[in-house]
Amino acid sequence: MQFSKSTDYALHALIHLGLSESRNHIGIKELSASLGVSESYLSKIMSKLRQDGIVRAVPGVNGGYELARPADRITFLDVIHVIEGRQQLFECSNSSSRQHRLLAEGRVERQETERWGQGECLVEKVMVGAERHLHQYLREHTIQMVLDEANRIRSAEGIEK
Amino acid sequence: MQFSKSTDYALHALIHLGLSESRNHIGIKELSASLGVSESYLSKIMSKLRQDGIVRAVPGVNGGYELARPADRITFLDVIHVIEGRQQLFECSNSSSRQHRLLAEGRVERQETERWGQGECLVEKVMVGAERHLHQYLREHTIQMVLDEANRIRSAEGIEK
DNA sequence: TTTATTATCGACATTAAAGGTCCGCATTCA
DNA sequence: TGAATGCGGACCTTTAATGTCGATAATAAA
Ligand code: SF4
Ligand code: SF4
Repeated sequence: MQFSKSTDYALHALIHLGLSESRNHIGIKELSASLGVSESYLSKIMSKLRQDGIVRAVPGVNGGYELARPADRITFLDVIHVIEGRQQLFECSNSSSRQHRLLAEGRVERQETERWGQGECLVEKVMVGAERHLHQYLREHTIQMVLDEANRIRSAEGIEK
Repeated sequence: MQFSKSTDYALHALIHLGLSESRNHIGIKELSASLGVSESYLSKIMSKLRQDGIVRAVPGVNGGYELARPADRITFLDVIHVIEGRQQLFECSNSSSRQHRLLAEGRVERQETERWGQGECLVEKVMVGAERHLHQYLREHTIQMVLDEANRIRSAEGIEK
């Protein structure tokens, strides 16, 4: 139960783009050098981000990537959804077991088939709740927040010197 | 980013034990039949649960498993920690990258090495927060809650007939 | 004490997913 | 046009989850 490295890479790539807003396009070369990841692999991740409308890409000389929308409208949840997919935190794998019948059979016979059949069982109810909490938190945190923090540190550095 | 099947099995095994509190010991045979999982595999999971003090096991004739403490003191988080391990939701994999130096170098030079070096960076700060929320929720939900719900359904069934 | 029963543990096999590489193709723009 | 750049499919490697087998140890009942 851990986020993949790809998510790590994606977040850092977006942060890099965010910190380089002045220059218009950042090539995969610069990104991969900055993150320490191979160009081939990182480009796959960037492609996903592009397909989901998080970044824009332009090929050709002086091409590269840029954020497709302001950093304060790119949430951590957005990024995670793109990379990790939208699979549920918990997915029952034995809904045909003897035990399931014990726990769930009752309702099925009483017109609650729809709500129950859709995956609202005793265990999943807890897990879906957990997922909702997690997603809520991740939705409230954007790339911009990291950029602000980074800039704050940067300028503090500048003054000090 | 999903809980493993083992977690699923563990939760259901515990629920089965909880619903069978009257009888003292439940063998791996009954459990595996109820869940539809092989005895070999399930027994490994049960061993983990035993090592972490969630269940007790006694070998020999009429042996088997039982909950090591009341079901209302076994939280979902307990179970998940046993099965999934205690690895963080997010673990930075490129803390030696050029970008990291950009984002984090400043602080290291100002006696904040300890807090920072321990893994409190801009990105992780968000992720650790997310993890805390998730864990908080899972800590508040116990096996007993599922048992109660199941018993409520059961008795409603009984009255109906 | 003997014996049948049961959990335990290590070794191994299988499968699925993540991580990573390569190369030909399409697109842009100087 | 042609050099630079991103795109995407095929493929390989590594890692983790899942699953099986068999030998061993512990227990309680007879
Ligand atoms: S009760 Fe829920 S989690 Fe358990 S077997 Fe049924 S559907 Fe799956
Ligand atoms: S800023 Fe944090 S997440 Fe990013 S490279 Fe440094 S330690 Fe890792």
